[in-house]
Amino acid sequence: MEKKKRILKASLELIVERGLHTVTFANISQRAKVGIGTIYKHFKSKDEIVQQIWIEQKKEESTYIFRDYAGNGTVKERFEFLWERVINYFCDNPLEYYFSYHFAASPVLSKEIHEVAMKDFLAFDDLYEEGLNLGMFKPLSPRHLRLYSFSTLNGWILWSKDEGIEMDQKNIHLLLSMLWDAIKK
Amino acid sequence: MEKKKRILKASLELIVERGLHTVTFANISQRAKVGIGTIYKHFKSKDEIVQQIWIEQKKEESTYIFRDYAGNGTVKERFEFLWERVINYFCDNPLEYYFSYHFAASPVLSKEIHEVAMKDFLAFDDLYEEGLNLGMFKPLSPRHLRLYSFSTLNGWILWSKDEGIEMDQKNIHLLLSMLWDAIKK
Amino acid sequence: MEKKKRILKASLELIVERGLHTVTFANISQRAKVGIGTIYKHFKSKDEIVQQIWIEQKKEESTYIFRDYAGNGTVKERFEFLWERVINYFCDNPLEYYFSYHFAASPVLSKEIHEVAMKDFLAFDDLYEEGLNLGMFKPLSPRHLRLYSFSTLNGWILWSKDEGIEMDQKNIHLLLSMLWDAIKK
Amino acid sequence: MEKKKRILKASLELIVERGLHTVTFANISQRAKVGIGTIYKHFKSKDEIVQQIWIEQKKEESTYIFRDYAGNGTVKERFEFLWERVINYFCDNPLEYYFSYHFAASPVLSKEIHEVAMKDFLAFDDLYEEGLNLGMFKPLSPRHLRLYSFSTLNGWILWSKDEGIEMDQKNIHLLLSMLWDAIKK
DNA sequence: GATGAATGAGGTTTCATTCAT
DNA sequence: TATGAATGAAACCTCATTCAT
Repeated sequence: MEKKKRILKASLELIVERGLHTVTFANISQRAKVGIGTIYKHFKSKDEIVQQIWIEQKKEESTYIFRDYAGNGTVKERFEFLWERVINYFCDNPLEYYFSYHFAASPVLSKEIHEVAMKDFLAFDDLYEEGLNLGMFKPLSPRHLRLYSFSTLNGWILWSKDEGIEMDQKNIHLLLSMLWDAIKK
Repeated sequence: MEKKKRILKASLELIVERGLHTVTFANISQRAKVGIGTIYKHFKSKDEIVQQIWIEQKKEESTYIFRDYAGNGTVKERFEFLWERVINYFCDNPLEYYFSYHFAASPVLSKEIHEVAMKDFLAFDDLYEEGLNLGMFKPLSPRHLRLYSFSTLNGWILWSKDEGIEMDQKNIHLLLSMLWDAIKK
Repeated sequence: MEKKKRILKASLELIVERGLHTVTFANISQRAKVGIGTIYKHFKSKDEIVQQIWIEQKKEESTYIFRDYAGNGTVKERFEFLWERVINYFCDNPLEYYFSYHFAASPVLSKEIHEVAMKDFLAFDDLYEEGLNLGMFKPLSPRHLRLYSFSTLNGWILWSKDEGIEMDQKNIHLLLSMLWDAIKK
Repeated sequence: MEKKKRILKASLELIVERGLHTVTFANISQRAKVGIGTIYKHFKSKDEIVQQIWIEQKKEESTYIFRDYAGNGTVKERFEFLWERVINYFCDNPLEYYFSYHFAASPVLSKEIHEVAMKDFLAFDDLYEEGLNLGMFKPLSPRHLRLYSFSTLNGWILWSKDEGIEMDQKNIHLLLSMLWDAIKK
C-alpha cells in the first residue's frame, strides 16, 4: 500500500480506538510505518487527516451504496434498497461507522467539507422529493428527511452494537420499517 | 455559587464552545474564577470533570422531565408528555444538549457512569413495557425502544439547529408523531 | 505530647523514610495530626524544622553520652567509654542515626548551627588534647581527630546496617579498637 | 561533546553546586545547551540522571585507580598504591567527590545500581582477602574492611576541605597510615 | 491559638513541528 | 524524497504559603 493510504488507515484505526485527542503524530507514524516527516509531506495537520479520512470514506460509502442502483421501482422499494445498503455498509465496516458517528457533528469538519463529501448522496434527496410530491411523507424538506433518517439510523446502530444486538435480516427489516413509518404520512 | 458548581459550569461552557481537547485547566480556572489548584482539589482530571457534568446534568434533566408526572392517562398521552418534556429541556438548555450529544458515545464515559446517570430514566422503560404488553409497539425490548426514540430525537434536534429550523409547537408535534409512528405496530 | 514535639517527631520519621525533598507540609501535618497552619506557627520553613531536629537531637545525644561521665581514668579508658556511648546511642536510635548521617554535610545546616549543636561535644576535644600532650596520637588537631573518629564511625555503622551486621559486644569492641589504632602513634 | 554527555556533565555541576532538589530540568537544559525535550529522550527522570552519573563516574574512577596496577609487591605496598590513587582522584575531581559523598547512602541509588557501579572495585577485596589469609588484618570480611577504609577516607576528605587542611604529600601519608593502622591486627 | 481550603508560582512533561541528513 | 532527533511552547500538576474562620 502506498504511504498516504497507510497513514490514513493508521489514523482511522487509532482515532476510533482511542479518541482524536489522544492520538499523536508519533503514534500514527509508528502504526503506519512511515517517518513523522512523511506525514507532513502529505498533510498539514491532524485536522486535515480527519477531513481526508471523511472524504475518502464517504466516496467509498457512496460507491458501495449506489452500485447497480437503477433508480427503478416504487419509492418504497428504492427507499428500502438504499437504506439497506447503508446499514450493510456500516455493519461491514465498523471502524468507518464509528468514525462517521463521531465526526458527523464535529467542528473539525466544516460545512464545506460536508458539502463536498455528501454530494454523491443527493440521489436520496431526489427520492424523498418524489415521495413528497406523491403526498407520501410528512411535510419536511427532502434534505431534512434525509438527515432525519440518517441520524436515526446512526444512533440506533451505535446503541445496538453497545447492547450486543445482532444485525440479522429480521432486525434490518424492522429498522427499515421504523425509518419508513416515522416519515410516512 | 459554590466553587465546585462554578468549575462544572465553566467547564461545560468551554467544552461546548471549543471542544474538550482545546480546553485547558487554565481556561477553566479563569472562567470559574478559582485557582488551578482548587480544580485539582475537586477533580483528578479533565475526564473526571466530564463525568461529573454528565451525572449532574442527567440528574437535572430527569428532575425537569418527571416534575408533576403522575403516570396517568393512556400510553400515548404519557409518551407524548414525557418526550415533549425532553424536547423542551434540550431546546431550553442548548449547552446541555450539545454536551449530551457529544459525550453520549464517548470513551470518556464508562458503562458504569452511564448506568448511574440513567437510572432515573427507567420510568420510560415501564411505559414502553406497558405498550408492548398491550401489543402497541414493534417487537423490541423496552430498553431498545427507548434508545431508538432517544437517538432519533437527539439527531433531529441537532440537524434542526444546524439547518435553522425553529422548534415551534407545530414542529414539536411533528417530531412527536415521528417518534410514535416509528415504533408503533 | 505537645504539638511542637509532634511536628518534630513526624518530620524526623518522614525525612528518614522518604528523603527531605519528597516530604511535604501536608505529609507532616497528617502524620503529626496538626493543621498545616500550626506548623507555620512554630517553624518558618522546612529547613528550620531540619535545623531544630538537629539541635534537639544533638542535645539528647550529648545528654545520653555524658551521663555519669566523671572524666576519670586513663585517656584510653575515657576514649572507649565515650565512643561506646556514641555507638550505643546510634544503635538504639536508628532514625536519629540516619538523620545525623544525612545532614552532617548538608548545606541545610549552616556552620553556626553546627557550632551551637556541637558545643556539648567539646569534652571530646579536651580528651584528644590530653592524649596529644602525652604524645599518644598522630599529629593532628584535637578537633580534626574528633571529626575523623566521628565520620569513620558514622560511615561504618551505616554500611554495617546495610549489610546486616549485628552490633554485638564483640563488634563494638572491634570498632573501638579500630578507632583507637587509627589515630594512635 | 555529544548531547547525553553534556546533560550528565551539566547535571553533575548543578547538583553539587545547589543540591538535587533545587535543580530543575530547565536549569540542566540551559547549562547543557540542549532542549528540555532532549533530556527526556535520554532520561526518564532526575533520579535516572543521578544513577547514570554515579555509574559513569565509578567507571572513570576505577579506570584512574587501576591504571598500571600490576598487583605486584607486598600487601601493604599495594594497599598504599590503591588508596593513594583514590585520594588523588578525589582531590583532583572535587565535583565527583562531593557527588559521591552525597549519594553514597541515598535512596535514589538502589542496591542494584551500587552492585553494577562497584564491580570494578572488587580487586580491593582480593587484596584484603590476601592480607586476611596472611593474618595481617582484624577479623572482618574483605568487603567490610573495604567499606570501613572507604567511609573513613570519605569522611576525612570532607572535613579536610571544610577545615581548610591541605592534602599535601605529608597529610596523604598520614591518612594512609591511619587507614592501615585501623584495620591491621 | 488552631485550622485547612484556597491559591498560583514554578516545576514537570508532552508532542506538534522543524530541518539536517 | 523520506526520515526522526531535536526542539521549546504550552500544556499539566504540585505544594509552600496565606488567611478567613
